[in-house]
Amino acid sequence: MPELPEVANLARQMDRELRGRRVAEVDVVQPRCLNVPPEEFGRMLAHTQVNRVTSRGKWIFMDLEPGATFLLNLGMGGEVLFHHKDEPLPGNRQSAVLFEDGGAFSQHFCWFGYVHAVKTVELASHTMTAALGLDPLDDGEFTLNAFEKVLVEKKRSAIKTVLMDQKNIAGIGNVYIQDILFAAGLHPLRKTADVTASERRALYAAICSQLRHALELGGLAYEKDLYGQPGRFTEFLVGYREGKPCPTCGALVQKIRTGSTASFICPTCQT
Amino acid sequence: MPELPEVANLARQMDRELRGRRVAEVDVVQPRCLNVPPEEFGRMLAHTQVNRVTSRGKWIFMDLEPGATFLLNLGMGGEVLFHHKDEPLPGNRQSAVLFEDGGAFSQHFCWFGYVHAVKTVELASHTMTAALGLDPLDDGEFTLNAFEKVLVEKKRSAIKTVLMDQKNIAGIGNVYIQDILFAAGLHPLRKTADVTASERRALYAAICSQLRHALELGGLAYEKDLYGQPGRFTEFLVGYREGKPCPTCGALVQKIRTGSTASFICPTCQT
DNA sequence: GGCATCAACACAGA
DNA sequence: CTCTGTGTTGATGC
Repeated sequence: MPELPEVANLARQMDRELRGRRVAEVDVVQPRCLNVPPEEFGRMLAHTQVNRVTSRGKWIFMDLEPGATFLLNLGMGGEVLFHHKDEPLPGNRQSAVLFEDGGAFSQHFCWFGYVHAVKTVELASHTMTAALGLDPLDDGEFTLNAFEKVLVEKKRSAIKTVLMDQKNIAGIGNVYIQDILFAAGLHPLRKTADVTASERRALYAAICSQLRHALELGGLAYEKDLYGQPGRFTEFLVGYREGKPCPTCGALVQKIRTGSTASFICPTCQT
Repeated sequence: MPELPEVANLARQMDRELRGRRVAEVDVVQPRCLNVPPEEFGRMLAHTQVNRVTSRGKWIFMDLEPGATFLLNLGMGGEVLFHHKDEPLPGNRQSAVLFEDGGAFSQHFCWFGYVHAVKTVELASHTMTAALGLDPLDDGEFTLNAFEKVLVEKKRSAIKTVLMDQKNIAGIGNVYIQDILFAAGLHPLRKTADVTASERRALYAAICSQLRHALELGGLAYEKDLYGQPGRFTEFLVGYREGKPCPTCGALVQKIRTGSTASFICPTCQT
């Protein structure tokens, strides 16, 4: 379940590793995760060259010359691995992209992911990525002002729902949301309209710092990067620490159901 | 708040009283309840002749030759009154239809109603009436079979919600629903999927008998018919009898909130 | 309390 | 615990 830090880290590694390489062919093992038939998918990508690799939220964008974009969403428990020339590809892959120089990368997910190809001129009509909300890593876009505007628009919903909706802010999933809400002192079911101005600022700061901190550490320790190496982010404040003491007050962390997702909260610090 | 019995009674009286009369002109006092501009409304109805007047659910249909249909929904607290030649029209009317022979009828509602005119060939595209569900007065249409089919389709909703949705069954409002549910022994919030076969039959019978009985009595005592006469239906079983004894077990009737509507129930007989 | 519209939520499916 | 589509509920306005 990679979220923004893992995905952004992968995209940066892919950008460094793959930029300039030419695609020889694509190897599609499971066509159902594509947006077009496998033949068309192959035609769109074959003999293109990697211009750059970026990310937005949980999506990776590989811009290819001339005029194609490769889009990747790792769904739950997905990974991308780089392979040097002559290294075997993992057998559990859904697909792989092979380069003319012999390098390759494969992608795999346990559950539901997307491997899409679109003409770059039609990127704006790719609904799954076109509707993505603010990018917390983009200082120019994710300002306190823009963030507060989202909160006003969605004031009727619970704050956790708002933050996890990719159309509002792109990249927060059920892992990082836990400590973000804790750091801001907010209960996940707090009505967004009832979040005070100082809480909004604390929340904004928590989103920025939590995600950036995890990105600096290369993401979660139980996720792998492009080279199969685990991240170094290990210490949650309350996330997935049911029954352990709150780092602030010592009360025991509770696991509760919030709508259809689970939340880990400190019952005294988060209201 | 006229529901099916009052509306059906009005339509029958209008059919007897107005059939064959020719419209001289329409008098629109409040244009906002029309579906077209007043001028067009007048043009569509002027010089037409009443063919027949019918009803479906809470809507009255006046079929006019050649090719127009006058549609009336009394909303909440509405009424239709007939006026003989030279009688004054009530000052609180939203509109009136004047006949060439000097007769007229006026309509009035306290809150939101609809006075629409459509070409009869376009009646099927009048969305508010085209989507109406089963007519409980139509034996050929409102069969036990058709009723149970609705309950299966809407099994996820509370039974009261299903019965009051005009798209399922046309004509039941928050007045008659009370005794219908009581007669079937059903709590308004019972999930439709959990209504047993014998309860479904009891409910079907309750709908038919309650509405027909009220219609035979000319509707509710606090509603007026085409001639300003009140109906003779006075005795609710539990409806609007908060704090009074249940006619079956003597327990006190409770008024509860069910979603956004109020319900009157016997706490022991309705489960 | 009538009806339409929209937003929010729940659930199933891929 | 990802993302979409469907259906149901709730708030609002006429």
